[in-house]
Amino acid sequence: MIDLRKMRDDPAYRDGAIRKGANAGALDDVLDLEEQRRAQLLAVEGLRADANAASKEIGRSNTDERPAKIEAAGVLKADLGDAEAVLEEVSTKLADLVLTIPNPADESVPRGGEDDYEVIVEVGEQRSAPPLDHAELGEALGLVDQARGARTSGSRFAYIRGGAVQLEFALVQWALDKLVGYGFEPVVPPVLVREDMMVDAGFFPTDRHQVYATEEDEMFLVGTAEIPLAGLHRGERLDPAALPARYAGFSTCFRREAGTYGKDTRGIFRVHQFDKLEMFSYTGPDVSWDELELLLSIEREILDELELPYRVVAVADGDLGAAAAKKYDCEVWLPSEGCYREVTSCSNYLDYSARRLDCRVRANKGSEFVHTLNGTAIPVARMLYFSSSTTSNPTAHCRSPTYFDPSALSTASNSNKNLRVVSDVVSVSEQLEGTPEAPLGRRVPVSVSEQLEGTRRVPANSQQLLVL
RNA sequence: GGAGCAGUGGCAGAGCGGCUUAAUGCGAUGGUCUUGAAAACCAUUGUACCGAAAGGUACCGGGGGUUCGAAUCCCUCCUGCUCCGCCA
Repeated sequence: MIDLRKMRDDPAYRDGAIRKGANAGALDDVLDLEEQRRAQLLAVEGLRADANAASKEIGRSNTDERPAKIEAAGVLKADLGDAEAVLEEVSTKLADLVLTIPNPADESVPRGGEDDYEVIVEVGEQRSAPPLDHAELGEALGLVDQARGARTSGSRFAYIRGGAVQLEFALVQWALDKLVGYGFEPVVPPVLVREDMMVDAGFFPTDRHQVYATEEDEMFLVGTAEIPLAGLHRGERLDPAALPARYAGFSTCFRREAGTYGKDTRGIFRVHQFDKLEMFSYTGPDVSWDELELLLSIEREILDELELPYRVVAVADGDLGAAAAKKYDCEVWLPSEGCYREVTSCSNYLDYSARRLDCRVRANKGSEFVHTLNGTAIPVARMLYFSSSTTSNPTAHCRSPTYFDPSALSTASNSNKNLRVVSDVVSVSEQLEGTPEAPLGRRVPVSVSEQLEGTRRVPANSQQLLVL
């Protein structure tokens, strides 16, 4: 929700809203309605003061004086009722209109549409397409079972299986440890929320069509942990010493993906259900821009350590969501498509969301709205997708980051069978890269490469070693 | 799923439809006293909105209603607790 006072007084704020697509007429209507509302509020409160005084007077008077006074008070009450009705009408009109006004873009945000992003930095090598893409490999090796997923739940659902699951948990655990080191509190939030939570988090009514609803209970499945994390301090007044409050929320995310028919249908790039580790920060109003840079630096650190080639772009004003004043996208180079695709992003909402959530921080005099920010740490499905798609080695279709050092994992828990499987996943790719001491990884038997032969081109030397 | 009870300020806890701008206690803040502290005593003690200010309005879980007047009565929703049933 925008700041009406600022909208009236600060031309840059107003320009920012127009850059986000608000039309000038609507802004004028808002200011006009707000003017009307204030005038009417003054009238109503005056009448109410009179009515209160009259009632109090009745309480003080003798029984025989009362009937006349009660009648007089009844007249005041009628006037008050009329004035209140007008106020109510103006207020709802204003409230409805205000909710449609997006958060103004920050002045540093590039102008333009989807393609007018500004590239901030580019890291790593843009490799050429691998012989097999992620979907084929995942399916052939039994890591991603789309066919059975579809049979169970329909398109865009998959069973994630075997080593991919263990890689998921390893990724999440690794990233979670990192976030804890940055002062984030781990949270597993509710993923089924009430309608008012959806509204207050800013997802309803605009994105209602993207959300799964339950039939019996009027509950909604969240598309991101951002929603319940925004609810964590809803209606609260926070102690300044508690800020910044940082949360690392791990949750399953559900998205209807309405309007994306035929888009990204291969593999698990775009699915109805995936797990995600999400960062969410509440900060004081003066430090939120620093916090945005912190979130970005953490996202970059994750991509760096996963050794994924990526770039960071500042999203243009025309492509920002309604709530973001500024947003960075991190996009990983996807060899099979020959382009960058979004993997994580982070946004500063300033006080836009906090205003609707009524989340404030105590200040010297009274209180002020906090700022909220969010950023993706690990979108599991896409991380698996990219990790299995970025190798240059024709035989190593899928690689795991060197971070997941197999020896470290196996010493950490030698007896843990699950971890050992993950370490197998890693060690093969290391061996292919010529790491001399690396233990031998799991060899995928020839029968698998024969299966692959039927589906698509197979590298000449695939007989030697197909790797996960 | 069935039956019952409850929700009041930072916390605890009173509150008959009208001298409730919510008693009292604890806590917190300031002061007196003291070399310093404790104790005692005195005073202060919320938030939001409108307004230049004076002042006004709203807030006793949320929403609606009855009434000249609601923390108090009615409806509804939410939350918590107790008992019964069912399931792990």
